[in-house]
Amino acid sequence: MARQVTLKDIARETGVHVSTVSRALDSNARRSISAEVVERVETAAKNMGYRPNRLASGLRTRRTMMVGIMLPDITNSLFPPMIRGIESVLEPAGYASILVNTDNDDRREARMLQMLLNHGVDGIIDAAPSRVDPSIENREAGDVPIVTANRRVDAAGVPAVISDEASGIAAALRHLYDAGHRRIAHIAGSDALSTGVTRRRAFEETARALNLQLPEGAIVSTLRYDEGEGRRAAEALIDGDGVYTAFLCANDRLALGAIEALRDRGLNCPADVSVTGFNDIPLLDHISPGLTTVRILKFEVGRFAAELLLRMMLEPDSQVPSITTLPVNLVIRESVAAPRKAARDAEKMA
Amino acid sequence: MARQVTLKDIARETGVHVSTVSRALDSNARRSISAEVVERVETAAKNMGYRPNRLASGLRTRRTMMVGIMLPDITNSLFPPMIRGIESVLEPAGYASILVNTDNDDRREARMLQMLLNHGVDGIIDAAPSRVDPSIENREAGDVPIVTANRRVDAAGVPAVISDEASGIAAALRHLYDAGHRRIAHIAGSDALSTGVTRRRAFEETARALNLQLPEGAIVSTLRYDEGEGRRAAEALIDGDGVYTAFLCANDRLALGAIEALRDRGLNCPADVSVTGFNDIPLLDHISPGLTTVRILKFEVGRFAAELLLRMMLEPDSQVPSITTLPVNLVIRESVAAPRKAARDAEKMA
DNA sequence: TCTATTTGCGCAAACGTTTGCAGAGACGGT
DNA sequence: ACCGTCTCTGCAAACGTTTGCGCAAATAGA
Repeated sequence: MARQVTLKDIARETGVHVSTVSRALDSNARRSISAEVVERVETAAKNMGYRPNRLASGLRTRRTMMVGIMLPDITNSLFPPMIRGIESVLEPAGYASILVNTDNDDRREARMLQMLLNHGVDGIIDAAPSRVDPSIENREAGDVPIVTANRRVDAAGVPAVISDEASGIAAALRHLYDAGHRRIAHIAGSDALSTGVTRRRAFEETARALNLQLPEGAIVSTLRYDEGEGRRAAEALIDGDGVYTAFLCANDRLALGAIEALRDRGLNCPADVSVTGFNDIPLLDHISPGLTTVRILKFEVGRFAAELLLRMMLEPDSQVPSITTLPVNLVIRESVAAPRKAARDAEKMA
Repeated sequence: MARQVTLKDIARETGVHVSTVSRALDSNARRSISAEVVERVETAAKNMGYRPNRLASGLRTRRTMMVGIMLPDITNSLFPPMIRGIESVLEPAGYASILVNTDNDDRREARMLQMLLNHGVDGIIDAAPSRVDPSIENREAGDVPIVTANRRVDAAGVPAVISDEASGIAAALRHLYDAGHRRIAHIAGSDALSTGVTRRRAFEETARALNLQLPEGAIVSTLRYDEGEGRRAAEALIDGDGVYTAFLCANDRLALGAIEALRDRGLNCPADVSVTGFNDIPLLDHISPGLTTVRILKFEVGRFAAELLLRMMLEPDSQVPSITTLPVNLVIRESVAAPRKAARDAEKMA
């Protein structure tokens, strides 16, 4: 249809100067304008269908009311609820979100970061950082605030909101222990990711506390949090020397892959080997067997990250917590059972 | 860190005019600049860490290299793969995506549309339109191209890329028929959505072609595509007068809800009643029973929609297909079985 | 009534680009 | 040697806002 209607058009229409129109439409500056003019300008704006041009105002004010959200992979159903949490605070505050996938590729992440900055985002929520992430740490973003969500970078200085992964893993491991398992393997996430190492460490420490022995090969690392890697790791475990009665997986998708592998090998979960996951992504209650997992507060992770970012954007000098940790809880379904007697006997022999 | 470095800075550094710098950095205009200057400018730009300010360029050129994506709900796992498809074409072309959820609320959709326009998006992919959608139809977007994905609006003039829902429903229904079912109910989507009515119509027509009788109440409408509504509809069906041996659902989430309802009522799927879905969202192969459903090409829907939009943005006067329909295929899992003998006998009585 | 203050508005610059136009010099053709 | 053409670069305006400053009129204070 017609060209954009601008402040100038309204100015012409109402017979006042464009700067006056601008002020009349700005709830802050409005107080220095007579009520009568404000009224006239507002109705004119409405009638003419005025829509502010955020490009222009952004150019002038250096604020675009846009934030960037970086995800490893939006297809991972862990993230959509987080996004909802983010938007639940950012949208009421007037911000739009531009979304990018990094595919866990550092180079890509760097490129995407550049792109977000080019577009002038006011802040960034990064749910896809590697533990050491030069583009984030080096403050390439200039003074654009960044917070990480769900993961964190090793270096200090980038606020993060994450989950209490250590106690989640501990709870899962204890649950397996309590069910009678003594030979438990860990399918770990990538060492390049904070979630990968903190979960692995938590596994090791809890195992030690429980006096579990961790034979060589009881922990197998994966490169990505996906079903294929989970399957691969599980196969390695099944075919390896050790005999395990349970797989504690660093993530639900790994667990799903592990269960597939078991099935393919003619093994039953949980009868032959118990499996646990992490995150509690949607639909896990419908699958068979229902996956016992650690539920994280996905929505809240997003919400808190956004609130943090909002504060950083609005009051650049305010202090914010460097790490905020959200609670988790174990949700017990059907993928954990007592180990088979044979296995238990083997335990006793050892 | 330091302030943005601008063309002006590079100009000062290299001793040429800012307009020359601009041209030297623009692969089109570059040919009118001497190689030597281009070289100098480029290295200076690199060294100084120049990043183009898209706000400023967008203001001047009226192109922001951003597109808007409107979804009903990103939490619905149907959409992330579509988004991937969209980005697979838009990102290489240099576009960033700003994403909004409409929650299937028309007012919200209108607001979000405004917001996208305020931000100056070059085009919009709307995966959340209602059948009659004033904000879309009225071309409020001015000359910003819009295409709908997965759904369409009734009115002509808005290009859509959708799936061949009619044959998908037909295939599902025939599959049930071939398994021996004769008393089949349909849990339908919202009448306000193109997917809701075209699937319901396809159900009715195929049923007629198969000489199935559709008693009063055999089709129950839902308001939203979610598990809760599916459960509600299934309960109505179970508690109603008719006795059905199969539920053909307009969508996977409805089907999931229906299966829950059956389970709650002590009924088994598929032994007591068979169920089919639509879309084939992820993880459906892991659930129990594996849901027989109609697979749509989610990624491709996104990809084609983006390609269409790209064409419209690049060549505003080019003709584009008003509807492009992608093929579907039935994926058979475990949620359909032959009806119980008792039911079959009841059939014969009738 | 005269000065001091406040109120309401206009002026113009600025944000960082892009681009039509024009001018200067180089160069080739006659 | 002259003219025309081409190549390269600079100039300045424009995109639509916001905002510091200043001016005039209105108001208050004495």
